[in-house]
Amino acid sequence: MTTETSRAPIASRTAARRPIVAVLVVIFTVVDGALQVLLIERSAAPAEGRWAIPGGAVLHGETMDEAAVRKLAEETGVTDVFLEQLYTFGDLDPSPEEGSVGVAWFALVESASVRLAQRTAWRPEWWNLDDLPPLAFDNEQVIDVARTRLINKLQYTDAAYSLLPPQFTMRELQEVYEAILGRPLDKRNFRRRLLASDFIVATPEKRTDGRHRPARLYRFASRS
Amino acid sequence: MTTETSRAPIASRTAARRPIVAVLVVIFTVVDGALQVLLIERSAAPAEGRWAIPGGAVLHGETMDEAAVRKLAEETGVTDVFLEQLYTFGDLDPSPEEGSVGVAWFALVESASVRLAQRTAWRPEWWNLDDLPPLAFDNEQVIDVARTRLINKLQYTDAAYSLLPPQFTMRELQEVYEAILGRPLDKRNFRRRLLASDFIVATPEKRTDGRHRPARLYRFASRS
DNA sequence: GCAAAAGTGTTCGGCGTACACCCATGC
DNA sequence: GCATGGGTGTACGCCGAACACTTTTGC
Repeated sequence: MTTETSRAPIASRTAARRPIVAVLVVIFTVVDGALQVLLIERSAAPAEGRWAIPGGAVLHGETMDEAAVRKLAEETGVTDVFLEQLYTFGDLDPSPEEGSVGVAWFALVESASVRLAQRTAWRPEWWNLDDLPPLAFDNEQVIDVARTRLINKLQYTDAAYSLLPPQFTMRELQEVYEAILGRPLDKRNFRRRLLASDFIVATPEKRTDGRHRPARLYRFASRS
Repeated sequence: MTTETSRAPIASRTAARRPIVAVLVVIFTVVDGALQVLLIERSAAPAEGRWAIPGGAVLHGETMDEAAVRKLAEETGVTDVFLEQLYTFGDLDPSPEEGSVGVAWFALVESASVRLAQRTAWRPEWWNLDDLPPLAFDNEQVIDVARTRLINKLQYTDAAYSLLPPQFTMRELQEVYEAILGRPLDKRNFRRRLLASDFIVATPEKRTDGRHRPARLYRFASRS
């Protein structure tokens, strides 16, 4: 950053921390009406056997955004989804003498498009948000911030596009919203509000699946 | 962060960047109905002679929050004000070979309580937001993010408490809001909305200042 | 009494919420 | 024809926005 450092710009430099900078990616999906998060089982100390948010160091020649995109791709195989910076944690560190900074991001993925990395060590797995295993470090805190942000984002953005396939029914969309908000929504009000928002548009297509009236398919306007 | 790093946790560690982590503090105040930001004139390369957001390295034994509080106190003498993390920039760096990460914070201060650091080199000065000097690095971007966040915060929090003295008139409060939002507000609607919000409460006191009706003084409820 | 800022109420439109019935299809 | 989920309309309360006159003081 090389900005000034009050009285003694050079002197204070000697005391500057040179921590590892890591990115953490909180990856959410919605499956069967349940909000889930991707966690990795730690196969080595510290916190061996506990589960943690996927993350890793920012590499040389890489921006933080690129590191986040790479991490997401490594774990899920997906790119080009909702991914945005969340918060930077300075105190998640298991080894305080060295210092570390975790720049957390959060991502939304459609579960059908995900191919989880097939590892036995550092194994990734989806976990239901209201039934999490013991987490490493302060990862509960990070997930909590991410969840709050997600709920807010849903109110005024079309972030949900990233949780659904290109075409979907109103019911599927509503289930995603309900899973995230954690409460049931009124079908008529939901439909009216979403259509008025201009986030989604109707397609000419319908989908028949069962012995009942076929459902209109919609798509997100931003994904034309 | 010592989380896993995909296949080769140890190997990738060798390529990890060890950047300097700096905090930047975007310090806002409102003076005479104008939103201002505190900038520092750079007295050395890089970007000598340009103005920059106050900032500096996070020191050993210091959390990021503490570094932000310290920076704010060094420049303004104030503590115990609105201060919150904004965004982390990975690409503000003047020296890419070394790498640096800037964790930006933003603060709101009451101008009367500020005692600017008296330096001739790295001199701090208030600048009107719509009349900024040439800035170092990408500091315009940072200020822009901070301003947007401030506008949003104002809608649903009592953040303005930090821009006003303990007691103030409705007009003073409204001027702060107008300076930040950049547009005039209706006096009656403003009064009604703020009182309904429960952010502020009336005190028994009034202030007479001029040949007109004295104004009721209010205070923020959170600052009891 | 007059200049100057403080203080006060009502109307209207939009939006979120509550709520119940008909429609299209498969079997 | 009946079971199943898809699809639709109305009424109400709240909130933000627009808008003009009276009150209290100093001089």
